[in-house]
Formats: sequence, structure tokens, C-alpha cells
Amino acid sequence: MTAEAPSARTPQSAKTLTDLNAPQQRAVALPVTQPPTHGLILAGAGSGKTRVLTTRIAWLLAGGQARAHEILAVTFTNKAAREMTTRLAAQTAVNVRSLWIGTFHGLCHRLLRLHYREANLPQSFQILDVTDQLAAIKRLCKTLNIDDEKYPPRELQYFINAHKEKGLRAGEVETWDDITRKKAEIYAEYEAQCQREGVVDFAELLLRAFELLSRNAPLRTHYQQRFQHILVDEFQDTNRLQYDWLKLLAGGGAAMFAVGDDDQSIYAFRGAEVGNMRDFEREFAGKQVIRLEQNYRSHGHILAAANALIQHNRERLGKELWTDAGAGEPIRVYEAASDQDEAGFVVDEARALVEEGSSRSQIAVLYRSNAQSRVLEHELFSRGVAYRVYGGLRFFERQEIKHALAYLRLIANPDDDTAFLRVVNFPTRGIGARSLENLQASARQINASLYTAAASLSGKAAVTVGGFVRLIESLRAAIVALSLPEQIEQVIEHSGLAGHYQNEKEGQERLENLDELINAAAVFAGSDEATHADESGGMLPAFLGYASLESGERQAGEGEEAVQLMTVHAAKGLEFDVVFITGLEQGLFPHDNAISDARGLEEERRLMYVAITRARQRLYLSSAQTRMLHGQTRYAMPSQFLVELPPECLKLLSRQKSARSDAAFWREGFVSFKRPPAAARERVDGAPEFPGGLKLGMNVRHAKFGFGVIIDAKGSGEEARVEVNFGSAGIKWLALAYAKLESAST
DNA sequence: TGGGAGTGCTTTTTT
DNA sequence: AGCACTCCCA
Repeated sequence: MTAEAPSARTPQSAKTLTDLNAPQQRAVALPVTQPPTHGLILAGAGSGKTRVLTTRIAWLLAGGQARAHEILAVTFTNKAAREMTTRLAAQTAVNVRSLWIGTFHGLCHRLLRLHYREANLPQSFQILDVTDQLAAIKRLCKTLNIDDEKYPPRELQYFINAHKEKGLRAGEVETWDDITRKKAEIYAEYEAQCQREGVVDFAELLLRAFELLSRNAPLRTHYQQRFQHILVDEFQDTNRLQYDWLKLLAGGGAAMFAVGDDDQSIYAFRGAEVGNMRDFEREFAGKQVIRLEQNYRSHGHILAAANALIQHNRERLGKELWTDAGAGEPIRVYEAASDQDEAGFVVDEARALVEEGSSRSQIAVLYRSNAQSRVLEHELFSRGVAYRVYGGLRFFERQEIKHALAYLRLIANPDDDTAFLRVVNFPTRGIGARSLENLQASARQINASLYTAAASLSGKAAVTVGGFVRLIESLRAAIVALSLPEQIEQVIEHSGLAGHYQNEKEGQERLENLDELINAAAVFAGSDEATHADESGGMLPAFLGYASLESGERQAGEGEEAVQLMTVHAAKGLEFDVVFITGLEQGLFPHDNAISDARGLEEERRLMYVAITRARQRLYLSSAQTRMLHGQTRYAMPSQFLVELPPECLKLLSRQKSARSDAAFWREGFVSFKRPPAAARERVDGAPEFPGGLKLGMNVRHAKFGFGVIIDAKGSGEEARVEVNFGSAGIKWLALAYAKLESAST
């Protein structure tokens, strides 16, 4: 029961409820019962998912159904967590701070900070990000004398994380051959190293928190009784461990409210299990499945295309979006001769749109892989169109920031060998590989951290390495009484980082970033997050944790008046008036690596579904017959996804003027997805010729595989073989002596 | 110690 | 092609 007059807020809450459509209302007002009524909300793209989630929380609070501290809301990104908090603050008078809203990792981090002893961690434990983790693994391999040809550190990292995400410790790994057995051994050594150094990686945050609750009955009971309502966003992206963690927390009778869209599951490649949605349906008794299918974002043709496309997937829970907005404009399709031509087309259209009054920031250019951005950027740049690329280095990943943080980490936790090695000789202090090897050897001998070992050195190393230790000690003493931003400022100055970058040619920007770090610390110190975090262990460790979990803004400014360039993955959750989906070629989108197996292809199709549903009013689809990739020209057929779209939603654009009517025109365009385009002839000129008059890039026809494009060739005479891309029939090597290939160019 | 040359990789990515 | 990483030499 909420003590302070809920009646005062009820009218407002009732009003928000009437703003919703019927299924949204049902979801928001899912009754609070005992035993609990769980909700699985299948929320299609643009169906008001976040709104339902926050309104549900507001409804629970306003009606006195739940108290703030009984609510746990989990998201995947910090951005989503922030957005939920902001929206909620606008919707309810309850103090949003007393709710637990955060990412899986953020919440687990909080649990571990609060109960570090029970979790068997030092109070000052630090978080390893992906880069730190890889460095730690490389270092481990070196100490253990592991052949990094046979066991590449990256593979080991994947191996370790994949198992942690399934909830498996090194001892629980299924070993069926020597390689796996060895990897499991390294995994065990890695765990021991992390434990010794007092560091946890991202996956460990989750696994450790899970184990903490599953092994410690009093704690488990405490949290199970506390959280009566667990709400999860983007449920389709959860991995096994996250799902188990949720189940464990909900085990005491909490109501689960999971919102997700199986059709937008595009992270299986990194461990997300859509199957969790099916499992939820099976495992949570007393659940209600509610479908949100009304789309408030896109015009009709765009939605029709998305629906038609996704229907080619077999593994679905089933859902069909509809809108009461009109059909809108047809989807514009353009088949370019080359990637440069494609870029030219995009920029032509974008400029025209801007001239007609469109905002540049409402135009997004999407692509499957980052490598594709180069050509687009070049064209936008040379023709003076402002643009922003998403992706790339983020603030807390910058070299100078990581250096500064490493000093701070070492001050907070001297056992952090990763941090030690990062800055022991940066800026250079004459500590070379040789002295470090000696140091590592003596550290191993006395089973202590590098820092501890460094303190007991003698001889020349005592001067250099010992000097570094004394530097850290004096920094720690000097900053102990200072505020967080002052602490960081001191460390940057007296570690020698500032001096180093002042002398460096390109150091100016780095210095500015270091200033920005001080700024970020000041902002952090005044935030709610800091108040939460400071409950356990002081401001500095709290800030370091924040810096690891919140990698910071991408370079791109979201609202800026610039055309937005990003991968389809990065576009998930965003929407734009105008969207270009580029590079729709078989082998690129869907990507080669995914085409061969059905599950991979379905994920690619979901990716395409996500891309299409980003568009509000206008959607462009483009492909290129020729593309420079990895320094080589590649030829490809248009993507099979183009063929899977309903032709009546499409309009083919062409550089050539046609006397024919629009309708006849697109019809011909549609056919061209199945038959090699006539324009392909142009690119055959100049290509090397092979026996039988065939050339690279030529369109051919095969009795069984149908139409295709020659993309490579080997050998000559009787031995001559060509590689042909047959689109949806796949890519095949054919011996010219046997395969009857006929030229299909007219 | 730092830079230049040689080598290999290259889908998507948050925490 | 472009980038990150390693190795070797001055």
C-alpha cells in the first residue's frame, strides 16, 4: 500500500490508460494476484513497447498495487534504462530513485557491491571490459606457456564467455576432446587469476550474482520477497544465464512481466536465446500472452513489406502488424551498377529530400556491415552533405581514458595486474620487457600480485619498478581527502599522463578528453547513481564501475542536423522518417556466413525486418551489382529478401527515363530480381575472358541452379572452373568441361 | 624504445 | 584496401 494519497494521482493514471489501445491496456493493467499473473507481451516494432512498460510501472504504483522498492525493471542498455527512468519520472509522483531500474550487468554489479563478502570478492573489486579481459587472457597464456597459435586468445575469450553465459564454470564444461579439455583448464586458470587480482569480467558479474543468490538462502529469500514485480525489456535478447537469473529472483512469487519481439531477435550470434520466449510460455504458469500488433510508426506499404518478409521465417511465435495510417508511398527500389553508383543515388535522393524540407537527422542510411560506410561517407563528404556515423570508438574506450582509469584502478585495487601492466611503463619510465618478465616471475613465486612483488624488489629494478610503486603510493596518499573530480585531476597531472600528451604532436585532443573525464566524474558525483553506489566502498570504486559498464556515448550526436549512418544492428530501437537500406545483395545481406544454415538465414531475415520497420514514411532499398570488398571487386545478385517482398509495395527507380507507365515499370523491375539485369553487360567489358567465351561478371544460366553471375574463375582449358553466384540457389564452383553454362546476357 | 616493415584478418555488438 | 598486431633493427 502506498501511504500517500493514491487518489490524487488516480485520475491522471486513468487518463494515461485510456490513451492506450485495448491490448496495451490489458497489458498495463494485468491484475496483481496471488499466485502471480505473469505477462508475456509480444510487442511488435513500433507498437508502443516502452510506453506499455513504463505505464505498467506507473499503474502499479499509482493504484497502490506495489510499492516502489518492490519493483525491479531490467533492460539491456544503459540508454534504455535511462529512458525508462526519465519517462517514469514524468508519469508518476513516486520517487523513481527507490526503484531498481538498470541493465542486467548494472543490477548484478550493485548486488555484488552490496554483498561483496558473501560473493567472495574484495571490496575494491574492479570490472574488466572486453579489452581488459583479452589482455588478461593473453597475459595468462604467456605465464602458462600456451601456444597462442593453437589456442588463440580471442577464441579462449569466446569459449570462457560462452560458458559463463550458459551458467557453466570451468569444472562443468563438457569436454569431449583434448582441445576442449585444455581450453577448460585455461578457463579454470583464468578464473583463478581473476580471483587473485580481484577483478570480474562482464559475464562474471552475472554468473557471480546468480551464484550468490542461488547459494545463499537468506539473501535469496530476501530479494525474492522484496521484488514482487520483475519487468524485463527486450526479452528476446536474454541469454540462458540472464533467464535463469530472472527465474531465480522470481522464484518467491514475484510477477514477471516480459516484453519482447521474437521477430526482432538479432543477437543470437552473441548468445541471445529467442527460445527463452517459448520457455517462458511453458515454464511460467498463470501467464498471459498479449500481442501488441498495432503499429504507430510506419505507413502501410512499409508494414506490408515487413509482414510479408518475416512470414518466410518458420520459427516464429506469430504476430502481424497493422496500422490505420494509409498505405503511404511505395517502397523505392534501386539497383545500382556499383557501390559508388549506389552511394551517388543515396546522396542524390537525400539532397533532394533536404531541399524539399526534410530534416537531415530524420534520414538514416543503413548497411549490414561497417565496411560499407566508407563509400557512402566519401560521397556524402565530397558533395557537402552533413552526416554522422554511429559506431567506432566510445569515450571510455579511448586510449588516454583507459590509461587514466588504470592509474585510478591501481590506486583503488593494487592487485589489478591488468591495470598495473597497462601503465607501469606509460609514460615510459625505463621499465622494459626484461624487468617485467623478472617481476612476473617473482610475483608467481611468492603467489602475489605484480604490485606486491614490485615492492620487494632489489637491485636496479628496485629503482625503476619500485619508483612506479612509490608513485602510486604517493598518489593514493595525495588524493585521499579530495573530491572525486579533484582526485582524477591530480592523478592525470602527477602520473605524468598530462605531460606526456602535452609533448605529443596529436596530444591536444587527448588532453581535452582527459578534461572531459574530470567533467564526467563531476557529473557522476552529483548523480543518483553515485548515491546508490557510494553506499558500498566509496566514490572512486563506484565511478570506476560506472566507467566500465557505461562505455559512453558514441561519437555521433543523435539529434544533430546530419544524415545518420549506421549498421542495421545499431538502428534497432530507433526510427526515422526516411530510411535507406543499402547493399541488398546476396552474400552481403543476407551475409555469406549466414546463408548456409536455416537459423542463420532466419536471423538475417529478422535483421532485414528490423531495418524495414525503422522507417516511418519513406523507405529506399538499394543493391549494387559490383562492390569493392577487401580490396577486390565482387559481383553479386540482388538479395533474396527483395524477391520476398510483395511487388505491389515496390516501385523500381531507374536512371533511364521510361516511356512506360509506373505500373508496368515496377513490374519489369520486380522480374529483374529473378533474372540478371541487362545492365550487367556493361561490367563484362574489360573483364578477363575464360574458355567458352565466358567472362568474370557475366550473367549465366544453369539448367538446375537457374540464373547467376560469374564471380571467380580458376584454371584453364579442360581444368577451367568458374564460381557462380546463383542467388538463393547458392554459390557454386563449376567445371566448365561438365557444367552446361549458357550466357544469359542479352 | 620507438618506429618501420611485414603479416593476417575482415558480420553484426552491449555490458 | 585498410587496419591492427608483431617483430626486428637502429
